[in-house]
Amino acid sequence: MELDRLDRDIIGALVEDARTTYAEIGHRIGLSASAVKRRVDRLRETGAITGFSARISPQALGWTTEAYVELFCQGKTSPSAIGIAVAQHPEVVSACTITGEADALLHIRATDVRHVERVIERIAAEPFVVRTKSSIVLSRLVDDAQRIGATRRQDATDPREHAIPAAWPA
Amino acid sequence: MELDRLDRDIIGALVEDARTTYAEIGHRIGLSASAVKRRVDRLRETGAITGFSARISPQALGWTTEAYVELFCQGKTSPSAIGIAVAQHPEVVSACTITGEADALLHIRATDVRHVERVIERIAAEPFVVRTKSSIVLSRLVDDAQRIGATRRQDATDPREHAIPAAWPA
DNA sequence: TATGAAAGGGTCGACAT
DNA sequence: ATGTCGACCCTTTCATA
Repeated sequence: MELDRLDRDIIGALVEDARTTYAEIGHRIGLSASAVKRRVDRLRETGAITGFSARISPQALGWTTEAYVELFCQGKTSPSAIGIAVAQHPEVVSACTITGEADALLHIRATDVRHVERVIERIAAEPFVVRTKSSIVLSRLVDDAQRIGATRRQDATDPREHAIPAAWPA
Repeated sequence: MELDRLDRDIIGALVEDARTTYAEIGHRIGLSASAVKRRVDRLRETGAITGFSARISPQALGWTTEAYVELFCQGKTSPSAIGIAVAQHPEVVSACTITGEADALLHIRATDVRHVERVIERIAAEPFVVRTKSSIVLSRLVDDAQRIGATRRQDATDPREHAIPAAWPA
């Protein structure tokens, strides 16, 4: 699919504040509210926008501890098997298979270090897990959710280096 | 601060869909729209809710490649110095200092592998960086943004193991 | 702190360009 | 694909219990 400048501006506005009215966005970019709504509907249908969500502060809700856990699995463990297993645990907020020595990398959020320990124990108990290697997060420097606004490199000339680039051939 | 069941239900509803109307939320939990709005305003003031954002699909926008990069820094490099440096790069969506051999772990999103390479080169050029160790993501198994709805362990008895727990003494 | 009423504004569909 | 219009619903504020 093809994204023009208007689409990217609309996405940028909604990423910054998902409750911005269509009228307000339209006013900024020179479109009517209806036209903006139509584009947003299309962006949702095509999957560019997957939904709208409140940004919450895990710390304010008691989730003060995070860790990254490398998973070393048995030879013939499939990625989907790992995914199904780790997705059982709500503390696992992110997981992927990676290149390198480890097979997978998990990002865990928990209420305290003991909670982290319990979750790692549970995951290590999965039959396909050979061993784990954990790193506790000491201090967060950059947070996905807080990156709102840092959407564009000032000095980028290559359109691929924009945070919300036009669609690019895969 | 103290969160009661109503607050947690409101947060849950807004995390699932940030554009849910106050009237709709109130209908679900047995409160008037006005009462819900007051609670949301309070949750924003206290920092539990930091804002509302559109969930976007990086892939649909051309960001098809991600990597994790471990940073090994010179002896006396402060966390904030690392943070300031890596935050310059919009491709760095997440960064933190961690326990273990490496000093920091970065999560990078880019449009392709060559783009990842360029970003790592730029970061490695920072004076305090001694060396880097990168892992390219092969397949994503669990995504923060997609975890919406997996907010609660079915079998959890400990209130700390709920995704949106009541406030817990630090 | 919750509710209810009134005013203002947004959304969303239909129709025309 | 965009703009205009109109009905309906929501938000917001204020007064009240």
